[in-house]
Amino acid sequence: MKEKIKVHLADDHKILIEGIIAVINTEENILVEGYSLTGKEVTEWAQNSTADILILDINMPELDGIEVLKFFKKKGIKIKTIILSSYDDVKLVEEMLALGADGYISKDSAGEHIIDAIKAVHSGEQFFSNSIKDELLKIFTGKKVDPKKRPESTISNLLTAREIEVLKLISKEHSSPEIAEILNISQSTVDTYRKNLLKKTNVKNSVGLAMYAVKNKIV
Amino acid sequence: MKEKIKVHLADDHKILIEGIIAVINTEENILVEGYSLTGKEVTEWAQNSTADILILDINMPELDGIEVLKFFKKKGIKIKTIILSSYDDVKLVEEMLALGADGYISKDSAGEHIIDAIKAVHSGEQFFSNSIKDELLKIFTGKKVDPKKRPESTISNLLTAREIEVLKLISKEHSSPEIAEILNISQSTVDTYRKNLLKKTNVKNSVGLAMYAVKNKIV
DNA sequence: ATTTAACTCCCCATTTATGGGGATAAGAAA
DNA sequence: TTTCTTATCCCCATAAATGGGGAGTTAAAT
Repeated sequence: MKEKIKVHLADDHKILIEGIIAVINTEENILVEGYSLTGKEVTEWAQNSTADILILDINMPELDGIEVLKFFKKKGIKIKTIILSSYDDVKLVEEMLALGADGYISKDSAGEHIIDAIKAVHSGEQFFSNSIKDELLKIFTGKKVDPKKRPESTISNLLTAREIEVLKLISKEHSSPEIAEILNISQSTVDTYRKNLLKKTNVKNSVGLAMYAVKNKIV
Repeated sequence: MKEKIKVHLADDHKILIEGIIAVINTEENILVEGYSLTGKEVTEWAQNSTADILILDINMPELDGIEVLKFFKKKGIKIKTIILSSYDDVKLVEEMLALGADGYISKDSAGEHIIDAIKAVHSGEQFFSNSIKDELLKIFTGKKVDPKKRPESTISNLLTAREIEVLKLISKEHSSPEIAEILNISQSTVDTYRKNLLKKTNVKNSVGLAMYAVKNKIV
């Protein structure tokens, strides 16, 4: 009998955690070594971990999955990571891969897929949900993206701190004059930020900015 | 030994379903009779069900939890229902209760809470997560709402079909001229809808409308 | 038959937002 | 040191959104 694969879970929903543990426990060769309920817990745990694989939810309050991966990269922490996501967002997949994730499974998939993913990633392969593969296929056949020169685009290195502040206020239904007063800057400046935000996020108008903020969990 | 409590699950995430099954299986007196992965499946199942309790996710594509409950009400189907939600939105709780839900638990809570909730609801009580109770307390102490005359305010009876169409297009970053062209009506008409939408939803601007649409799952 | 709700259109005026350009000071990075 | 980024501000012009008013048609409900 070989050593068991040691897995750590990170998700803010305890029910899901317990569920995954129950599912994984049906498999002899895999052991859930522990879990974290917030991004911060994950980073703390990671400093001193002996687990083989981390299963990481991207939707967590405060420090989300993206930030966690960025933290790993910065600190040079190397843990094989499988992303667990509730929606199949290809942009996210690309971002995750750029940040060093080894697999990406959707919460829609059956529990056995988690086990397959763990085994695959543990043996050095990458693993993706079928739904993700389909989405990727669409992109790569339609767009012909060169994966080597795919730009590393994270929200927080795309937008500056000030831009994010403005974006938040826009999403709270504030007008430019209002934002100017709140931030104690001139309206011209706010307008400049609006222009930059529109360019950087590639949306058409304020509504698009608000939606962008929602998608990227800025609000 | 008494009869087991028969439970049906409804959630679009299979992993969560399997997890809850695993958790519930630790309890002798409760049996998961089956599950549904979409709102439509739930309504079909409900027509011919012998289950005691339905555990219903509100976040489902197409037909969501709210719509499912509305369907039950319309058809006179009486199934004890526990709402399973990923965020503690009090407005939703109120709406759910008005629609006849018997319990409301957050996915943040531990698995044992599901079991507690099932037992409580089965014996005729209502059950709420602590986080929800806290939120409710805030509302009721701050606002002094009379639960009897709480108006039944559902989006779909607040906004007209045409207004919802316009709202959707606004949320997709379309301008009034564009919407006018898409719907084949004059821009004046679109502007009228915008005004009515702002009044009815009580938000400040288009961003507010988009956020309203997100919150109410119109987009 | 009369009321009501939904959908449609228009006028007016003001405020915001968008889009182009340029510019400066502070600080970090190369 | 020089370059780049960030944050700040301005001018100009046009497009879009907001806020007030009124008004006609159709279809459903009372």
